[in-house]
Amino acid sequence: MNWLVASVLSRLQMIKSVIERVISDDMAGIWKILDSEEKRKIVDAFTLQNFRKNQIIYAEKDTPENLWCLLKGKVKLYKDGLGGRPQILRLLRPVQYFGYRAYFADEPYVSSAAAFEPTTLGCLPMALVSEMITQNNRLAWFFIHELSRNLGSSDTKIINLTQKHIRGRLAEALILLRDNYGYEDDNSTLNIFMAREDLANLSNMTTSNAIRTLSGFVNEKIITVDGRRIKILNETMLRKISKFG
Amino acid sequence: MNWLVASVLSRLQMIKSVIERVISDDMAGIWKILDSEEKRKIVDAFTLQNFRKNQIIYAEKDTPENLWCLLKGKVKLYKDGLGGRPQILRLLRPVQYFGYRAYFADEPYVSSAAAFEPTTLGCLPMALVSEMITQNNRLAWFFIHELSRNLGSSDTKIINLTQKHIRGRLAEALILLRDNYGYEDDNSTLNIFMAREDLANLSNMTTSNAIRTLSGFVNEKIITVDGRRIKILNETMLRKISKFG
DNA sequence: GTAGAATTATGTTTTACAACACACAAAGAT
DNA sequence: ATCTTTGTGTGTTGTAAAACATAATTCTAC
Repeated sequence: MNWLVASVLSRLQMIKSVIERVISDDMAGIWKILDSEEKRKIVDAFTLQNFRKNQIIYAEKDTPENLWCLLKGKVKLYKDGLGGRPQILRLLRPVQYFGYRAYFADEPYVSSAAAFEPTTLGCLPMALVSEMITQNNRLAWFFIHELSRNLGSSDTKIINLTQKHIRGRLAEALILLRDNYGYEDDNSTLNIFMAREDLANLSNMTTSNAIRTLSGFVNEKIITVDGRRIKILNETMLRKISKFG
Repeated sequence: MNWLVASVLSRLQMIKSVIERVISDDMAGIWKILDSEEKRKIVDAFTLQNFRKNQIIYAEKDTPENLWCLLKGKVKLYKDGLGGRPQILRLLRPVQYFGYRAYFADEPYVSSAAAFEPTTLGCLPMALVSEMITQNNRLAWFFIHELSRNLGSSDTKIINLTQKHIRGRLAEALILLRDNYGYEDDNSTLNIFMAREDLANLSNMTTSNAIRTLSGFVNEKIITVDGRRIKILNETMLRKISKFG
């Protein structure tokens, strides 16, 4: 058996196991109400796709066609502003679904999605998802719930980004990373490594100011920094800064 | 028949006609799939409430319990920021529904709602709405659609408010008012009269700057202003300013 | 009708942040 | 190894918009 066959077989094995995990074990809990006929339909249509670091998954103005399911890696949703200043709107972790909003709104994407690191995605045609929603009320509720939570975050983010000062915005971003990805085993190192530029695009500031403000936090012993590795020493203080300013 | 009886009767008549119009004629089209038994349930639970100018309908951190339906008047959804600087998030016109997001997200309100002018609202317990959603797929789709559109607007607003300069933000606000409420019969006067302060809270700027920038537009013959009456002379230019700046 | 408050208007000062410029280190390519 | 590119760190300058101050005008209440 040559290496190609082996690789294909191992890949098929991987696909099979992943799909089984996603559809059957169903970590987000949205498929469990489907009967086995429906489940077969989904497993048939479900495809796996890998993305390289920084590869674009979809772009603003594209027509939405698929529901994406983040299985491994990290994904950012962002929107390009004037003069090419992108704003990161949302960061995703496994297992989260995305790409469906624009389809439901019946409009082109208003934001773009890109892989943050090597990433594996599941992909399901929205037409099929629509069909399933119409058949299964629990699925409808899943999306109502998700959309509602995202809308709340988005409204809150508006205040954070427009009214807080630089330190408050950066603190807010660090807290978001902490809440979204958590700590490593040492219970203090953020489980995501971002460029200063991404940190800036998350907090609505220039890269220089992200660097400067981060250094400020280091001087105040609120965090330590080792390259892109950020350790949070004083989470309470960080939340205080985020809250008041 | 004395005036009190007459007033009560006329009010009952008004209530009956409004409810009939809302539930049966169903301007937003969300109740039409209900059978008559279901419709009766809704008409029974549906109550009318009047609000004075500036009266608060619900406030941030309240527990959401009702679906509100704006029948007459105007309503603003806003969020108080630091130092009491409110940001207007959304403006509503008849017939639009609101107040449901937080209930669906299973969290307290993150924004407040207040009447902009004397306003009549319909009110329906969310528990009942939930029940109806579970029974009627079209109703589920209605909310999925609404939430999706609102989330898109909210994400877009983030860029507008954070990246555009003052003139661009104010122009954007005027365009929003135009698209939301339209013109009067003269085809140029905005069909909403806002205080400069509200205009400022819509565009993320201080009241002084709203006044100043508005004067600027007047000097440039883009608009005319007569108290709170705003006439748009050059909508094309306004859209251009909104887009690039 | 007058007092008082709220809203609108405009000028002046202050400041937070972007823009720019440059130095240096790390990572990839040749 | 050397060159190039990409990311990081820091000082300097410029400016958009907030903050503050103070009239003038328009609403509201009694």
